Amino acid sequence: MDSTNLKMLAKELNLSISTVSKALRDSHEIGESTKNRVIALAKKLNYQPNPHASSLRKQKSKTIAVIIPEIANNFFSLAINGIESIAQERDYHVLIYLTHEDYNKEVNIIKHLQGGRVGGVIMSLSSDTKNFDHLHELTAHNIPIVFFDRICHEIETAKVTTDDFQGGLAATEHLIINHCKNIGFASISDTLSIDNKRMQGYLEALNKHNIKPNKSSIVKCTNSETNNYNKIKKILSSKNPPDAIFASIEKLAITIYEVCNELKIKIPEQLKVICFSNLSTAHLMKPSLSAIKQPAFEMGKEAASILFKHLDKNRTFIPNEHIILKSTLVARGSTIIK
Amino acid sequence: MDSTNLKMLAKELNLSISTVSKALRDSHEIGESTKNRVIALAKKLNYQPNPHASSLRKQKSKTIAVIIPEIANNFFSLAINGIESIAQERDYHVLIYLTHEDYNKEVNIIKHLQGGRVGGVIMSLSSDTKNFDHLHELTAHNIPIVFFDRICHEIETAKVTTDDFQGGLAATEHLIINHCKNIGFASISDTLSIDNKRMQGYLEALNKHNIKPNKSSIVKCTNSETNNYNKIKKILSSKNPPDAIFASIEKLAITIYEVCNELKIKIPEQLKVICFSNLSTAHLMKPSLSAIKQPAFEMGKEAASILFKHLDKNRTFIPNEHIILKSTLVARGSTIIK
DNA sequence: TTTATTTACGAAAACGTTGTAGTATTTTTT
DNA sequence: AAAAAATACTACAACGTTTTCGTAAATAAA
Repeated sequence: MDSTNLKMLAKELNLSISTVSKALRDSHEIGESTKNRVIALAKKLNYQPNPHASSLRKQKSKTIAVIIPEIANNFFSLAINGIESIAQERDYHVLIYLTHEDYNKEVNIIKHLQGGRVGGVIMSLSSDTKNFDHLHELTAHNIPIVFFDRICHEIETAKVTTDDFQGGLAATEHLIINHCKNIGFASISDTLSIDNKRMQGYLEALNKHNIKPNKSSIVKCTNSETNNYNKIKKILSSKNPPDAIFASIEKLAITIYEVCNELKIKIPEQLKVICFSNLSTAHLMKPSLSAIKQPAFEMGKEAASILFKHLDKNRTFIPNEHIILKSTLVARGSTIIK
Repeated sequence: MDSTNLKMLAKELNLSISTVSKALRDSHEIGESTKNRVIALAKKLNYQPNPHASSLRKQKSKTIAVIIPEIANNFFSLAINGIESIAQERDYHVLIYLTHEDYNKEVNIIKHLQGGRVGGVIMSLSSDTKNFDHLHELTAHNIPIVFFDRICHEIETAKVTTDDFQGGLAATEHLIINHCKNIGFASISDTLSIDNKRMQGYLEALNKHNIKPNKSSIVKCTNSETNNYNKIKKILSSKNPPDAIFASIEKLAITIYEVCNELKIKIPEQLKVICFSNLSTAHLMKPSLSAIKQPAFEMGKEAASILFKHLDKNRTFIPNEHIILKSTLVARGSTIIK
């Protein structure tokens, strides 16, 4: 069974294709009675317009791409949830692409999208993206990008983040208040602005409380889990280990927990841990994980709303705008000795 | 800047559109030197074929839809990961739709897809889907569906699951071996076959060990978290509470943990807990969570491979086939008293 | 040499939709 | 009553591909 199209409806109703098309789109050019006839038959035959024909003709597609580093991660899956909720409301479709933190994959995906498959893109940068030519090229093709969380400052467009500096500052001050003297920072990337901002917050907190930052307490992590594990293990088994670590992302906190399990380091007694996280089981961990919780769902919704607003108005250029949502510090067992 | 198309390439090269098209698709009808000229210019001008035009003309779209109940859930996000990995390899695009366990949303999504936006669908049923007309209709429109995990037996097609019966049996036997006498089961749906299979495994284990099943130890949960919380709280605070619960899905185990925290019930001493789960932090919970771990990533890969294989061959009908992957029991602190 | 066959291209018709530019009617205005 | 305007439709050309069919020229077979 081939799906019904305008031609079939038109023939059945003894009308022209254009009349049927217009009737279905509720054009004022078509009389009430005809409209009703058309709509009735369309419903009866379960007519669904061919999206490819429509996209081709209108030169836009009610489809967006979401490009993220990974999906098995609560922050990103919640963000997608937010994006999808708005998309479903506004009748947009959502394509998913994963970069797995790989710059080359990111470039490839973006290149593919230049053909016009989507009207716009919502993305979070891969951690090893240092060059932004591919993004410039995409916007030059009139495909707007809205960034969330891992944003790119180089591109003039809308960006949605949380107050990462404040978050880093709050997390670190929380550790200071809880009597930590040698606070470490675990980063994931040199280039990612969220990571930088969080570190700046961390440094500012130390500075504010007259603590001299200790270069050797900053762990530069990568995408390699085993690598990270070893780096963290090394620093935690050094002569002068930190008494707290603020991790830029959840995954690193998990690794810290694992290393502590191996080294029999007690959290929070010997080491306090806090990180940016949206883990739904944070409160059930041993010990429960103190975290800066980002409004991931809302960030997704916000990014999607901005993009759809522009797409609906056929604006392919989105002016600079930085939406900063508030994250909240949830203090739990990993930083507080009961 | 409008993106380059065949017409522009043709004009620039003094060739016809068809020649350019054929050259780019490496047709034998075109001479080597012309091919090279075309390919060179295409690369130079960063030509990307318009996917809508191509899909319209070819009547197929190298795009699939993935329909799942939710995404903020390790099982599903890992499955998507698997699907996406194969899709990226084979140059397919992946649309995501979330039903949020809502039958009406599921129907709506499926109806939308009848227009031919996608070549095929990979899906996991919503927990309250009892009627399958919408799915029959979609396949009648020549859009194949491959099911994974929450499959629909009514539709003749390929299905990918784990050995849910075996899993339920193994989980329950594990509890029996660990001296549980009154084992409860927490289900999510009457209709979902995975839930039924898991419960059958549970009942079979009881039967095998001559334990009389206790109707009141079976908690029928729903999509309402507070509802589930109250039901579980009620059963755990009854006169004769179960000494173990096997939860059909991860989310219910989380709720059980939370109820136990409130009621000060000690896991595993007073209550042992095991569930189907892919939680990445299961080993870091308090207590660490015993689980039947499904190969979610592989399930996604498998489902995608089957679908793409058929789409590539223009086969819109997929014969019945049931791929059953093995899940593994990981015994941890929630069922074992150290 | 004549006739087949191959090679290398081009013209044109789809795919299903949308939007512009008509054209008969009917209705309103003057 | 004539002119203007509104109503309700249709024809047709796009949108950018792909593919079938056609056709010259070059090569091979007879």
